[in-house]
Amino acid sequence: MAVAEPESTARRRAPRVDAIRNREAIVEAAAEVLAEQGAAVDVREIARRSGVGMGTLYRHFPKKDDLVHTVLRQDFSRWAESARQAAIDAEDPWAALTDFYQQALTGYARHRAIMENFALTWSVPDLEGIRQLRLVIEELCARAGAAGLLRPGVTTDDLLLLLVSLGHAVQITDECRPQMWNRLLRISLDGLRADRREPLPTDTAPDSVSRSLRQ
Amino acid sequence: MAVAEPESTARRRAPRVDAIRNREAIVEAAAEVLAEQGAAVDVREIARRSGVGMGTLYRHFPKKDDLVHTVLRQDFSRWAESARQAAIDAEDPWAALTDFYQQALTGYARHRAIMENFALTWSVPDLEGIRQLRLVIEELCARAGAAGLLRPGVTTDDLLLLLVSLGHAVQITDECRPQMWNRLLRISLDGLRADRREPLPTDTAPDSVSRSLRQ
Amino acid sequence: MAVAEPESTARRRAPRVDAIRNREAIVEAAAEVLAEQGAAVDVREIARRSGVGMGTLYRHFPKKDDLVHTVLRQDFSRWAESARQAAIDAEDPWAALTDFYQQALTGYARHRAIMENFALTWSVPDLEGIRQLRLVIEELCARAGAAGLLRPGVTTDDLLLLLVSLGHAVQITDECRPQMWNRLLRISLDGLRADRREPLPTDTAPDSVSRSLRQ
Amino acid sequence: MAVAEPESTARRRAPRVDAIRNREAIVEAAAEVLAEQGAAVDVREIARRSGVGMGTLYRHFPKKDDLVHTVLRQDFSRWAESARQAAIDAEDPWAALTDFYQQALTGYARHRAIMENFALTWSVPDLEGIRQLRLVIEELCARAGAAGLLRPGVTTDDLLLLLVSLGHAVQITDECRPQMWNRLLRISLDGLRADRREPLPTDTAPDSVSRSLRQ
DNA sequence: GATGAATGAGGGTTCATTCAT
DNA sequence: AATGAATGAACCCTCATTCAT
Repeated sequence: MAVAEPESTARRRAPRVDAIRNREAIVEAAAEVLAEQGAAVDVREIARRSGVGMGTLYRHFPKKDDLVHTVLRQDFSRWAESARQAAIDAEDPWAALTDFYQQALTGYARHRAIMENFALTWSVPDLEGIRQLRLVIEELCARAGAAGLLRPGVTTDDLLLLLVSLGHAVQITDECRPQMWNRLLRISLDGLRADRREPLPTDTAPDSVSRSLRQ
Repeated sequence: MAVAEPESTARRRAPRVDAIRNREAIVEAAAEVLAEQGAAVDVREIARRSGVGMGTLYRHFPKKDDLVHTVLRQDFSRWAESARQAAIDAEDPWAALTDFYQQALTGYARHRAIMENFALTWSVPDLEGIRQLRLVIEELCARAGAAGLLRPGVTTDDLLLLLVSLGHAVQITDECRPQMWNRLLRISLDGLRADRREPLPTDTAPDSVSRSLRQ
Repeated sequence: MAVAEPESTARRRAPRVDAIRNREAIVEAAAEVLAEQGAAVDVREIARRSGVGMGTLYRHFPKKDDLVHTVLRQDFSRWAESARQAAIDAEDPWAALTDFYQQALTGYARHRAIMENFALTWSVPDLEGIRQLRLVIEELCARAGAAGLLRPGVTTDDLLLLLVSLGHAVQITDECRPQMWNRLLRISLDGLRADRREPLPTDTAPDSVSRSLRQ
Repeated sequence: MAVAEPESTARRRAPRVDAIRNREAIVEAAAEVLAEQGAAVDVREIARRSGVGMGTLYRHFPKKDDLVHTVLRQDFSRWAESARQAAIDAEDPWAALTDFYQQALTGYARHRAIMENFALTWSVPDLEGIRQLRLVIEELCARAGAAGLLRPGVTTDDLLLLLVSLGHAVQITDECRPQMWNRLLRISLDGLRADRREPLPTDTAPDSVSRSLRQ
């Protein structure tokens, strides 16, 4: 079983070369289309772009959802990884945070299906692949907090929601007004800095928040 | 039918009373449904709720889009007005700004079709009814700027984009985590205050922004 | 409410004339097709034969199953009624039984969907419309039993199963060998007569039955 | 490849061992699946259970029908043989008949594809493998007839149709009401006995039969 | 003018059969 | 020869829009 079997292995792999290529073509085409048009695309469009028949597509992904989830998991992962890398490369905790957002918003925020799905984070329990991204943010939050750079009271959830929120801003402006969202990012990050600002209230009761909003 | 109708004007008014009533019923029902479910709703659902037949609906609004736009114009107007009122009632320019956002995000941010449409502000030229909202923001921006409360360089577009961005946050969190968005609002508004913060760069070139992001 | 409203009634009925005609055309075409080809038919075929579009068909019957069940209910009813009538018209209890089978097997046994569905009587609890047929048989069974004509021990279930069984025989032979099934019917009915034959065992244990089979 | 192969015959035999094994595996798996689910099964299911690829399956049986027919021929044969054996083992001609039905209905009547196909006996000319079964019945018919035990006028076709008919009864009841069909068998066989009953009419004209049905 | 029935172009999915490896 | 991936026609169903009454 554990013995190498050059021939049988080759025999089994041979047909798969094409299959793998097709599967990849499908996922790639799907990622493209999903990024452009969101999850509502016609499956036939994906098949067309990937150059395979419907049957092939459905052989690899028995339900449209399977394909969509596969793409989302992959793209969320890549997204999380690229953003995480940007954070790691940064010199200090604050730069890590800013670079994280910068990268996260530059790379994938125009991916429609990603954003559609991301938006469900709060209403659907265990969403595809968001965990990874959340972990990255958690770490950033901890690091910046420990360094005393982050405004007290700011939570991972706040940072996550800020990401979704800005991601949406990117999505709707980047095509016509590239980088316009960067100004919003700047503003928000400034609001997040510790400085001499008072901490955010721990609760979110309308009264306390709205009172404090006016300072 | 073939009879002469001297008082045609008077005669025509009578049926119009019904027509107007119908039109209003349609718009009202549509507003309700569009708020709940977004623009993807089945036209039948609108007809059902308004109590008119499909034919009537399509007589008043030859395309689904016509109805949607009509509703959006109306609801954007109401939205703008309610937010504007909150701003007017405020004591000072900064309170006007915060109250504006508070009201704007409380009142209509859960209106799905509004938000869907609002998102198109930057990619579609002259969107239904957004103008009014923009005017309100423009005024707020001017007032707060004149009072030296607003961070220099902040534009109406920034405030508008912030509104869309936070509106999205409201939409995706308010049901499961009510008021969570209020924290994000607080953060963003803090980032907008003049204080001792340096002005936002006037351009949005990636370099200058990203350089300045790290301060 | 209970007041007659000639005008409004007419107004409301007017459009329905066509709808009813269509609905009937659909049901009629469906009955025809289902009789010919069974429940596996393409919905498009039914739409085509009834001369309506897919949408119309689905307006009247939101699921294919709804249409199928409607047809089955109707045809089972008609079947039960025609067979029951034949039984009523008969002179004596035994003639009632024979005429019932004669009519039942002549009228609907070639209806493929009916037979497909009928076959499910024992595996599916409360099948469409079979109840009526069962009631008729129950009555026949009681009458013939009371008259001492029916072999003791014969149950309604026996008679029902005989009907399904012979119905199948009709279905598979009537086209090529019309009336061949009639011989089988004769044989079975003779086996059901009281005469001087011993009663059927009440249980169905293989042993007792198979022992008695050899007498 | 281009090398001469003098012992081509010998060389060809080697691979055939596998081929034969495969063919057998396919037929066996097909028989199993066809018995369980009828001829409508997905070909993939057969390939899966037989452990061969689709290509292999289709090499041996170019059309699904080819495989189905092969299986049916085989299973009809086995069926005929098992029933024939039961008949042979019986002591007297009548026991032979009853044991034949008992065995035939016990052994294969739950084989869905067999029954589906059996049903076509009368509408399709020279059906797979039914001949053998027919021969068995012919013999039984002759033997019982010669012994004066079979009601005069009963034909091989009658007995065959009775078998299909009861086979159907078995199929639809045996799972939920095991042996219920045995009662029907008893009834039918009683109807077949000579006793002092009048002969079956030789023709099947509705009139003569239905007249005689009421006696 | 109002009504709601009719239309039919898609959208997701399955499966007998073919074909490259 | 064997493998199993690829194909695409056909299936059930939805919904924006039109049309007869």
